[in-house]
Amino acid sequence: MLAGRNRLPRNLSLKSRLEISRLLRHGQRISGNYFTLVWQPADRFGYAILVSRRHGSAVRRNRLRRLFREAIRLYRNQLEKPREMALLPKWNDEKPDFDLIRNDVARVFEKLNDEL
RNA sequence: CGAAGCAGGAGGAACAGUCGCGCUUUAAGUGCAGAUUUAAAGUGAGGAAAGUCCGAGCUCCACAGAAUCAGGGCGCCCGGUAAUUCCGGGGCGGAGUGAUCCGACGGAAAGUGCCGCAGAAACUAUACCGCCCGCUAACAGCGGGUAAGGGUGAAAUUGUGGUGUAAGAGACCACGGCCACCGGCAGAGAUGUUGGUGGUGGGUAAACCCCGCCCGGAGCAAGGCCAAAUAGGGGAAGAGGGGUUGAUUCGCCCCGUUAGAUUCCCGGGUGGGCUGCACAGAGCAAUCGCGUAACCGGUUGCCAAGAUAAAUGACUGUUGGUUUCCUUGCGAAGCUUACAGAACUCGGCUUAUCUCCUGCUUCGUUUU
RNA sequence: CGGGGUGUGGCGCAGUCAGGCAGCGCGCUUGCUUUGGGAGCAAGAUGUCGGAGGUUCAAAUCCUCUCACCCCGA
Repeated sequence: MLAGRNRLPRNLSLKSRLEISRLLRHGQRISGNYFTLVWQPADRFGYAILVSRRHGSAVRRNRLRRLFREAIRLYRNQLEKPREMALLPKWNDEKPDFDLIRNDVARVFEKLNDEL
């Protein structure tokens, strides 16, 4: 891995309520084992991870968000075209495991490349 | 050796490396600029960051404006502290064989209320069984006396002994208990102890209340500045309205009276940035001194997260820790853990919780 | 982050201030009535009062801690 290849700065995350609600309304969906991906074509890569109080305590929510963000960081370069995407982790009581999440994200990204 | 009590302490795996994120500083690039990109260095969650239960700082409400009422809090003593309902020490009461622990710990003799059921009777009156006396037609009934015993109840009229009597009773006596007042001694005080006089009236104040002391309200989404947007939008009411404390009064302040304050209804816009705010402080660490201690004082060193759809993450190796398995050994496999994530900042309290360590004390058993 | 509120049968609520057998409406079950259903009538079942401690003789009620849910804010 060359330095600088797998960066994921903060300003790539989607922050506006307007952007996110538009993405959720019009985007297409792909399901993984641990999350649902909503995506649409865009000029520039952008991501959002949506966790709510349904996902557990503050520690658990932080942990989920960080693990998903790390997975996106590692596999972002496999995408062939820029996409805007939102990840909706599924609710369960299990302890989040990074390997499972990482593999899941990799598989879903491959599916995303097959579309169009 | 076993059981138990108390007082603390350590860690939140360590080291090395790779990738990544936030912030600060510096340098370089781009740009008129706001900014933005890259690199380097520094730095980056807790003992509870939590609950938001207390106490403060800070900000606004005119400078906590004044009075009365309402409301709230606290309640043995002394000390500590910026302050507290917190902390330390002591007193008293209770639990425990004990070390030790627990206590919203002023007043029920100022007044009011309540005390269901049961019971004769629940606080000022009374008697179911019983006991005693009298009368009668006598294993019973009626009248009277009594409250020692039984019974009811969470609670029953101050305890023990005696005198007394038909039987009994603070009816009386002695010694106690408790309360009030006046002293003596010890103590800084709570209090302890002791003497006198008078009294003897159940419980409940986390029921109202009384006594003493204290408390102005709201909160960093406080508050200040800038930018952007609509629009000096439409309709109705309208001469007073609003703020200042929960209420009233006084005082004060602000806006307004046809160029329309304010209220209601309808419709619409922005929901961005900077500051507050990342802190030289009731600061942290080490050490010395005073004090039983909380704490206080001196010296030296340090400057220690600052996000905002919200940074603090992932992986590899070694070591350590730990669990399981068996072929018991420099074995293998797994795990790296509980509770839990800063959001203006402190001091406490409370609640949740993993692993390990140290010291002191008590009780029991055995041996000497 | 800050402020405030609510938890009581299956559902919606009263009772909490002022402590003393835990109630009301709808629903549910059974029976009667009807050719059958509905309506009606009669009878009945249903509660850790969100949880844990404390005060009290006695707690849904008073006090403390705790859990869940809801509302408000520039």
